[in-house]
Amino acid sequence: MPTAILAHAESRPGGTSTGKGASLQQINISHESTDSTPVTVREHELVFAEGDAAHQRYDIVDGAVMLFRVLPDGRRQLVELLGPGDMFGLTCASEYDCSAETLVATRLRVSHRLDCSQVPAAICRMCGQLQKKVAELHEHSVVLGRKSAMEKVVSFLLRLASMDTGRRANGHVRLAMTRQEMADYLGLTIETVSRSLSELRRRGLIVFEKADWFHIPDAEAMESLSGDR
Amino acid sequence: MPTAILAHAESRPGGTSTGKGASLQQINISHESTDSTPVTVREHELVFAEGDAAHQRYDIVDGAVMLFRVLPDGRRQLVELLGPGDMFGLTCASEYDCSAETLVATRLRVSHRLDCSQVPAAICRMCGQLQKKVAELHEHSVVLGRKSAMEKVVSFLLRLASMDTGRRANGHVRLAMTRQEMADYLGLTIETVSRSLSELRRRGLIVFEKADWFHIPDAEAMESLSGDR
DNA sequence: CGAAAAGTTGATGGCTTTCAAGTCGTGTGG
DNA sequence: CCACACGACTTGAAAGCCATCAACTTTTCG
Repeated sequence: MPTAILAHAESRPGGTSTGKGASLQQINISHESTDSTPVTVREHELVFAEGDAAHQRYDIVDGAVMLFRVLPDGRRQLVELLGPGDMFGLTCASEYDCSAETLVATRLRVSHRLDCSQVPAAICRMCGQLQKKVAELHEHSVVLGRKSAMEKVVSFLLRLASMDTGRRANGHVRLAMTRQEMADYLGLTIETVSRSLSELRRRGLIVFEKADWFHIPDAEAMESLSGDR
Repeated sequence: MPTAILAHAESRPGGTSTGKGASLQQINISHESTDSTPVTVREHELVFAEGDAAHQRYDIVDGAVMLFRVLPDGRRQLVELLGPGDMFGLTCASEYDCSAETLVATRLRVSHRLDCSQVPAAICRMCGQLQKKVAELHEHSVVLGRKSAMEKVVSFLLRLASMDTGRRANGHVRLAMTRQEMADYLGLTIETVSRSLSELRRRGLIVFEKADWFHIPDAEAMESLSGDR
């Protein structure tokens, strides 16, 4: 596993993102760690990168931070804007799902992840649910903000398919939504959704049986249309 | 305070939303309440509406639920799609920030909101942060999915202004982001952001001093351009 | 002062929406 | 059983909004 910075530098070469002076900051912060004296981070420095091991949580004392994700072709979507009193890096996953960069000089309090072992299970479960929601909403922000109509529809169908995977052994997926609902989820019109589905059907990338059941013969091909590869 | 159903029926007359057979379900659920026997809700029924008092949390046993928000002119944005094992209605606010409707027949376990009084403060604070994030991401989904470029920019400036309110007595707000960052937040290009700002400046709706400080002379007028009125 | 970055403005094109007919599918009633 | 009606979906044509491409201006900073 490369360090945060290297991982970032390698994986997003063409990114619209930060670019410039790299981001040595993170390592420093990592080892300074868990007391309550704030760390100061200069303007436009990376705090952590998407994919980094999620060892810390951060508390903004003052300043401002943006969280963002970048698609492989460089399209970037900011998913959160944070200020004093806000926390970030709260994830139940082992890696951060997005990158964090300061907008202005910022003081951060760094702490270890909480472990839920002595917390009532109900609370713990709720936190997990909330963290999952946040991650999914980040993902959805990228879809809404930065993907084309076809990419949106493809991403949606792949998500449905992966949700159903495990439940249904064969790859047949129930599309239990009207076109209007799909459109309202993806920020499109009903006609655009319909046209996208028709084209996918024409190209053999999805196959419908019984109107609201479909399957994906070639997941590779679909993924190449999702904007995520 | 009207009941959930009435509130919904009144407040969103032109909505693209559910429309049809109304949503008596909610009241029933409300009073059946907090045991562990699941309640069954038929397809396309409203569980609760945006603005309803947030007394319950819901656990999906099986089925599927969508959470959505509707702008005053009827534009709708689905903000979450949920399935078995997912929870919803988790908010720290007193009212739900979006409506919940079943996609298919669904069994729900209903429970009261947890109170945080006997939970460690650190955990409680984290839950609060996560709930706030979820609410903000819902709001941002509406912006990304359903608003025009001008509405996006106006909504963003109003949000900045309201964040800074309290900190700065005069209405002067720091715009500590580049055009590229604003564009990447709003799902636009740098040129479109620039054009929108120029038009707002031309129309006297925002006034810049010192390049990254501005103020809003007429908040009413701005709000009427945000899509939220 | 000069160069580079950030921002603005104009012209053009394309993707998605809008408007308008269609077709399909399902449930009802003759 | 079939005709009909209604809603959901599909398809086409045209318009509009925003992205793209291309200068140009302003600001920043060495």
